[in-house]
Amino acid sequence: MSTTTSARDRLVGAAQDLFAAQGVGPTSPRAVLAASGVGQGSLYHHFPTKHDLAVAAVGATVDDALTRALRTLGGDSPAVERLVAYLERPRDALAGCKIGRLTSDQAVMDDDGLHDVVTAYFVRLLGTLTQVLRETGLPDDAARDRAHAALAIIQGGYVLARATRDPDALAAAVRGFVGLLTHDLPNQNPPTQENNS
Amino acid sequence: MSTTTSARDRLVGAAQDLFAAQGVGPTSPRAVLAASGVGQGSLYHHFPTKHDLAVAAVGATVDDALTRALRTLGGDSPAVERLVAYLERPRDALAGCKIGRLTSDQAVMDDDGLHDVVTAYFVRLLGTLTQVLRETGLPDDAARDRAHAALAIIQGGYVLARATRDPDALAAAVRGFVGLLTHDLPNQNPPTQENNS
DNA sequence: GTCTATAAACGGATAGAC
DNA sequence: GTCTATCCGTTTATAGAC
Repeated sequence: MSTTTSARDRLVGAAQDLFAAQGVGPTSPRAVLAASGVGQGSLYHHFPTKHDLAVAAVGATVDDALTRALRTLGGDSPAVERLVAYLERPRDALAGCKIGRLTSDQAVMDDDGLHDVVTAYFVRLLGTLTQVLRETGLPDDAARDRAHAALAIIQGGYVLARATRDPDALAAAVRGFVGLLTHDLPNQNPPTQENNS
Repeated sequence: MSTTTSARDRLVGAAQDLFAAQGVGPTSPRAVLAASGVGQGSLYHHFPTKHDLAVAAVGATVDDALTRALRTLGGDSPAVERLVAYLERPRDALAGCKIGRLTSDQAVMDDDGLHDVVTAYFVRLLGTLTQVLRETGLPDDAARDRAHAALAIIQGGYVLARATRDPDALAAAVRGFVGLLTHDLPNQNPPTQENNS
């Protein structure tokens, strides 16, 4: 933890912000330069091509997101509670998922190295969700399908929110899904009182 | 219905194909020209700006998709059957939703006219799904939430399929959701008799 | 390691002949 | 209405001084 941030770190941070706001393809190295405040040559010293910068920035974003998700999905509370906590976590719906959005980013999908980083994020998350759902007593196949459904609710909720410009669209999708989920598994401690994020 | 296709129609068709394959932003007017086979001047005669071409092409794609969706969701069969038929319709998962993908397309989101076309598609679809779910006897709010969940499953399933490069990821999400849905409503055609759209 | 200056290609759009 | 030729800004990347 140095107080002075290296040119490299500032470049990665600026790239993360710009990628989140407008995607990888539409973000030019020049824009990253301007946002980071470093000089032209420094960028190409640390990251010879845009690909190299993108891998570093997307990788950092994936690490952050995965860390937070696994923390929510781990812990001692009942499996269904952890799943619902993950689903109901506060999210900036209108901004979209920083990582899910990259599946429509041609610059990412056309770059195997970048695509692999995105793939790893979702594979890991689906595996963890499947584990959590197996704890509820579901057979393997059903747990896997339901894990896909849960993650699709989040990703699709983001799409609906952005499409309709309605931040509540994601929350509505989650409510609809959690309603089915908890009605399907009515045995926990139903109307829970401790409902923080 | 002329056998010869007008330059305008060929331009719109080529734009629809390219937009579906790589998005609006990354598709240059020059690429549309090349794919359509018409000359430079013809494009700018019919569509003075890229915006004009995009509105025409995205509008045509939305019309097509809406027509097919409403046909599946209409009809005489029980509401739940129509909903499941919509969810399970064959889809090219790895290609992504031609319209949903546009919510990550900066060129679309930054263009109010284009964004409105995308918004209209989802608002219309959500409204229709809500109607169908109301036929199952659900109260208004619950029907609306469940409609959001259903559409999020499709849109999120596309995202998962593209992210993991697994065409079955969309199908898995649908299976997981339909499993919850049909278990929640084991009584197929109980309350309503007058179930038109 | 960091900077300024510049190159080569592509983007969107226009001019004007036919 | 359709065509060819061209303009100008931006993008990605390189060169070479400090």
